[in-house]
Amino acid sequence: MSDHGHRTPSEAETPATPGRKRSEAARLAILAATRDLIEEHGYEKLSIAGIAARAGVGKDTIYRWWPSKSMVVVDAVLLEDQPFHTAPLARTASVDQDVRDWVHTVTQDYMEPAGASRVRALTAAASEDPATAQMLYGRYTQVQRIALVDRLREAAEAGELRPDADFAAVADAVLASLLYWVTTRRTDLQSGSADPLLDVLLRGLRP
Amino acid sequence: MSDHGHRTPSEAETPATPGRKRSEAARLAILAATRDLIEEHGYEKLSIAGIAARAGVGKDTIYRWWPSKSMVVVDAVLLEDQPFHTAPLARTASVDQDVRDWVHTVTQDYMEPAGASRVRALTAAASEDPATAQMLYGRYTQVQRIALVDRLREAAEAGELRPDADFAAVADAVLASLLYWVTTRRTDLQSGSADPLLDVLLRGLRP
Amino acid sequence: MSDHGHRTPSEAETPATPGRKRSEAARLAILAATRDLIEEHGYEKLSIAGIAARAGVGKDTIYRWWPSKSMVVVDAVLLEDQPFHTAPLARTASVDQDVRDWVHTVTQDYMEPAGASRVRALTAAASEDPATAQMLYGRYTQVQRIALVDRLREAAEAGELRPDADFAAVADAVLASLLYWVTTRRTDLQSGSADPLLDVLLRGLRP
Amino acid sequence: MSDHGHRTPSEAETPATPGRKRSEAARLAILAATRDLIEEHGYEKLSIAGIAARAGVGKDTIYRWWPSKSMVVVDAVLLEDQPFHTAPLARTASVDQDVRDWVHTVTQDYMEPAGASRVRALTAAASEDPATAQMLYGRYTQVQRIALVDRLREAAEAGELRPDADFAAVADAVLASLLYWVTTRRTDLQSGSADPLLDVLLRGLRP
DNA sequence: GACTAACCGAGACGGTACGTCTTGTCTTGGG
DNA sequence: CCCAAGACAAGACGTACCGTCTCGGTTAGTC
Repeated sequence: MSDHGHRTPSEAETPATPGRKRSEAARLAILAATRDLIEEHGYEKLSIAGIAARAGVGKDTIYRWWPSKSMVVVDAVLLEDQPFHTAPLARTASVDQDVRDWVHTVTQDYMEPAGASRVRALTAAASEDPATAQMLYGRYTQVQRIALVDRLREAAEAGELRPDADFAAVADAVLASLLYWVTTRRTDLQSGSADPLLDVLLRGLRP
Repeated sequence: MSDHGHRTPSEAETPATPGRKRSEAARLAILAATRDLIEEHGYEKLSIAGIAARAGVGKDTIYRWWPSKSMVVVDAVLLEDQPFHTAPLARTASVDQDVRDWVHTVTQDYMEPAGASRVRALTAAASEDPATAQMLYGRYTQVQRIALVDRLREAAEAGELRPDADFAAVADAVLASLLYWVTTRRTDLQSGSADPLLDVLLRGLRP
Repeated sequence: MSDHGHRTPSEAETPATPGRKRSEAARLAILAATRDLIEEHGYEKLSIAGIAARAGVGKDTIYRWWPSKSMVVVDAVLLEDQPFHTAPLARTASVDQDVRDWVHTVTQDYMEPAGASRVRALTAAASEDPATAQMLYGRYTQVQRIALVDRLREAAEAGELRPDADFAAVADAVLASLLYWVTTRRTDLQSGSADPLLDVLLRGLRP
Repeated sequence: MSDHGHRTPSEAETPATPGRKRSEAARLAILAATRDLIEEHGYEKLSIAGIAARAGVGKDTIYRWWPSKSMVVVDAVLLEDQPFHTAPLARTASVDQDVRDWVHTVTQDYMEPAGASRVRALTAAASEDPATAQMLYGRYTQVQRIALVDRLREAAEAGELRPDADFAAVADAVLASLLYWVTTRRTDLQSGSADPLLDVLLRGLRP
């Protein structure tokens, strides 16, 4: 929805700012160029100079609004329309089915080449500096984690699952497994790849 | 035990190789310098030129034997005496206890600063190119995975666990969770951090 | 007077050139550093990296504006205030005396250590690639050659010299002899060293 | 006839030299490879490593017998069967004709591509270090100079030329002009190119 | 309607690291 | 002792980016 920038926008209290406004066209061109270059050549060959050239933009316009290449990548990937599935889980009668359905959807995101290269780009960006990692996990992974934990906790309250289990650890295990499979380039990833793990976890969560 | 090099020596059949032999001293100096620099400044600031200078070695001597910086890092970390715990699990009466003990040991590896920075270096190296990832997961993660899977499978054969569970998926979930916690710099990692997850998994594996 | 660069600026018609202007300070620092290093260590030990370090300049700034080390040297030497004597010959009554005086001056340029090392640097640079040689002989040797030929031709028109002689060949013989003596490091060069040759040549030119 | 080497061979008095004798095959292969590479790629792209590879010889075998690349080049060029014309001048009745004929022959050496590239290689080698220059001019240029000077002096003794002229300066002027034309890559060099200069010089030498 | 500040494109700047090449030395094993 | 092979330390090569810094030129407000 909103990118962050390192110039604190301070939202609604700017008293009087003369001067030209930030160019929305430039911002969008930069993010689009970044996405294109990631898909074409991968994160490792990405350079600020390359993004600027592709976007038809000066390098300073990037440096003015983002503190590092990895932050540009975070914005570029996460500000896409539907980069990854972050919706809450369904609430049908069966927690088992809701969890499986949701994990299938997330897995499918990671299966298609574009999704996989996006995940790998984010992983590489996060491994470059802690600040990016913080930003990334706060804005994406954490959202998924909470979606999953919330549904499990609801089920526990409804008596479907043991109430004393550590749902956060379970959610981490599921999401970490998917990330692990994608980053190690396991090629046989399918929408049901996490099912055997879910079998064990859900059985272990039963009262 | 043995590093790989990209010049395949074709093992035992080279009849007569003229020329000066590879300098063991140089090889060790390079690996030691790499380890030192990773601990001092992190993987991101590592450079071939820096390694060469620190090791008192020409750059060509590195390029002659390793195809990329990431491969040097893999060798440097994994050829240490005891970089990480890769021993098989104990075989006491209780599979639960054996698994917990082993995971505690691995977790402790990742807890100390040196271990954490090694893991992060390996992760960053692996995310740079697929070949390194292949090498890394073949020589390290795979070893741990097999150690864990073997113990679980034995327990299943002994009737302690359900025989139809996917032990590989379970092992991946444990190891991936640890990696995830380390790379996201979760600071509160403790030797028992994986216990809540193990509770659920082991309960789910019971017959 | 003006250095050349390999980016043809197309002189006076560039309508609008965006971007930061070329730094005159950097240009001068590079040329000064080049001159200093030639005098200190000779042309053979000259390196682009060394010039850049001495001038406090990035290597790219050199590569951006000059195509090769030898071209830098040509500019560095020839853009000095008074690198060598290139003025026209005097026009007194006696062509003999005018030629002798002028040759004495040129010889003196080559006698002092700085002049000799400059000549040797130019010679070495010219022997490295044809383009540099072309540039060098067009901008320096040719100027001297014309100065000498012009005076001889005037004398011929005044009836002092045979009109059918090849003055260019005579000028070449004088200048080539001087270059030859300098580059072969004949140590006994004196301002009158060319006089015996001039005796023969001028006598041969008389009507 | 004999190359020089930097290990003084001390000729006939070696009391008892154990060990393998110097390989004549290696020496010839090195010189031939050097000549080939000069003709193919020019002096500037010549490297010791390249010569060794082409000659099927170890680099040390070159370093053991020659102190520098330029010395190898001097030997390689000058030890050819007929690299350049160094014979004495003819002694017919006319010194004019003898000089012209001899200069024509020398000029023709320099006209053919192989000869020109040899001259340029020698010039470049000589400009690299004084020792090579010394060696080169002692073994080649000096020979030609003396040949020319001797014929002129004989003519002076026979009363054909002024006895008080500086024949050495005249010889230098002729040879230096030729070198100058070749190294500046004057393309229109012909066997009679020096004739206009000789006209003036010989007229100036007449009693 | 001019001022004026901030933004924009372009691109030069001082640097750092890259991966390759060459130099001259050293080591190995065979002749 | 010589030789072919080739590893070694050193360091220059020319390229690619980094993040910073001018340049004009272009928008917006505010006087």
